[in-house]
Amino acid sequence: MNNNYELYKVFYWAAKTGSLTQAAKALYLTQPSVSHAIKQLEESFGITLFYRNSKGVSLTQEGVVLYSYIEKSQILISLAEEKMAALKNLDSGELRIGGSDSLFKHYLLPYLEEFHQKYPGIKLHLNHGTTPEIISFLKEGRIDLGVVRMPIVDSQLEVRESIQLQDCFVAGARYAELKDTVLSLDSLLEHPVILFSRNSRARMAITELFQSYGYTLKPEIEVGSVDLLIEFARRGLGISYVTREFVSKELEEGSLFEIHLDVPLPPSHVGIMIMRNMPLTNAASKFIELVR
Amino acid sequence: MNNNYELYKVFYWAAKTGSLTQAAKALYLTQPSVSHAIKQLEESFGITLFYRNSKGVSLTQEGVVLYSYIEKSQILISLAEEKMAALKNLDSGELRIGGSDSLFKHYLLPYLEEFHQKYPGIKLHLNHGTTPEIISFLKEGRIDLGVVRMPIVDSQLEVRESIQLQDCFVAGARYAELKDTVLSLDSLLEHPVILFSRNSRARMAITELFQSYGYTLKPEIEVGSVDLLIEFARRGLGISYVTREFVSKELEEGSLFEIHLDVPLPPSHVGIMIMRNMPLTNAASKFIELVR
DNA sequence: TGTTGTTCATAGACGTGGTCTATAGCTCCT
DNA sequence: AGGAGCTATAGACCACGTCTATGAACAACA
Repeated sequence: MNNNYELYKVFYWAAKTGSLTQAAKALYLTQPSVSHAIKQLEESFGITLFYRNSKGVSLTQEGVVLYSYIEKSQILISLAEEKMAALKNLDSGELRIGGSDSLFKHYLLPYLEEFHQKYPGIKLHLNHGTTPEIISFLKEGRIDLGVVRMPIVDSQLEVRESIQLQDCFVAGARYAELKDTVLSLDSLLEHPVILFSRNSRARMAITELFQSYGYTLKPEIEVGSVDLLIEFARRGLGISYVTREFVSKELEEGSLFEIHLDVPLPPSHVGIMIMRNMPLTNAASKFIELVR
Repeated sequence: MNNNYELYKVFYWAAKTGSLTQAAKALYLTQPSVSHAIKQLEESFGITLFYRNSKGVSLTQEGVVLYSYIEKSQILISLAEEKMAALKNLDSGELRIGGSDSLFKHYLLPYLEEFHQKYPGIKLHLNHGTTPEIISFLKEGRIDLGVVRMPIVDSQLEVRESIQLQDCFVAGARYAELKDTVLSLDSLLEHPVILFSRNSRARMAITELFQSYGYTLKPEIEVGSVDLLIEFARRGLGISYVTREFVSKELEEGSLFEIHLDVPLPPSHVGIMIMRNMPLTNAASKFIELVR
């Protein structure tokens, strides 16, 4: 017994409709094809499955037994096909993104909103972590894509730059006297500096910059989140090094102002990172398309 | 989406083994065929189902979803195929027979025993009833075959004679004086006669016989079962009209003796009755073969 | 009792598509 | 560098699934 499973589909419809002719219509086949298929199935089992009469067909005892299994099987396949169609047109599924809190909040949020509105059936899973954590999530297959600061050098990954950000120093009213001046690096160091506590890419970049000019950047305060970085600067606890785009609201309303330096600060690039040579889910590729 | 269900079988094995090569072996195909099949499935859904790597394949997120349905479906089909094989070689199934109590007990019992011993997996359903009841059971499909007294005239039925029986009058010790005599019909009527109460074929036949000779056979006692017919005769309540083969034990041990008449009594034929032009279950045809 | 309209079964022809072989490309391991 | 896995691709072939045409059986109905 090594049947073509296609025969079960024919059997299912013949049993369900009680008519080979009807089954043929349902399957877009001709009646002789169905007749032939049923005969094949019967011969393969050595068991008669249907009584044939002039009004159609009806299941024999054994046919009923077979049907009890095949019906469930066919229904599962139908459900599977419906599910796949739903996944295909993004009525269903999930999208798992890795990134830092601040990037989610200040960069991805509008895209996530738009995506969720457009495809409400897709469940969003946001995993935050540091860049190395995100990379390992990706390699373990726990997320579909990661959003991190560039550069990333990893031959297993494919990274596309998505937006360029500019980090800068900002301060609040307490340092108003610095507002319209241009500071040198060493004069900046006369004031307390607030940096992100974790070894972020941005912190490494600015530390290196100071070093390349022969200075050492030692923060007065280290904080664990971008929000605190902003809040501390507003309250006048020091000068924070933040991403300009993430404080645009505060800059506009004047609760923070940017401190201009006499040297250019390095730009920072955000990249969308996926596994190289691994197929993306439809949801993931749609999301990336949206962000670009 | 109008897939060949055969593709799901390939998908199932590829997912299960995590290798197209292994799946190919399991399905007695070549690896390129499996590769091609999976590709077809993926294209039909517009969804990538597997990650390919140098050690084999693994399911994508969507592939896992599909597998959760298809696995169950395939297992059901396997169970169905096993079940059909069991039905085929009579390891499983049921045999539904209609007939009278007395035929079951005195005629079919040894065959039923033998059949049950040979095929212990087949459930036996014995439905007793009168001949018309048995016929309607058969037409309703509630039994596979009926065992009844002939003749049966019904174009929908096919009846095969299986054994010839002889009805006769028997009496117990009380009527010992009749033992070695030959009675005429009218002298028999001088004694109380015990008949089967229901309008059985045997009763009709003997009544007609008396009528054809100008006598009227009126039973002194009517009883509802063949066992009672025998028991009443043994206790000397009268002369019972029974099937000789059903009282062979009593005749041998001498608790009953046959009354010889000067006219021949009509023989009675037992037939096995099935629906004409309806396929039999394997169990039913095996049983009929056994009885013949 | 023939007629008509169903049903399923059978025969034979056709052509698609599933399967094969051969080969390439890739990764990992020795 | 070579070998041993794995999957992908290309191209050829032929089996088999599907078709059309027809037959046979049966039911309903005039």
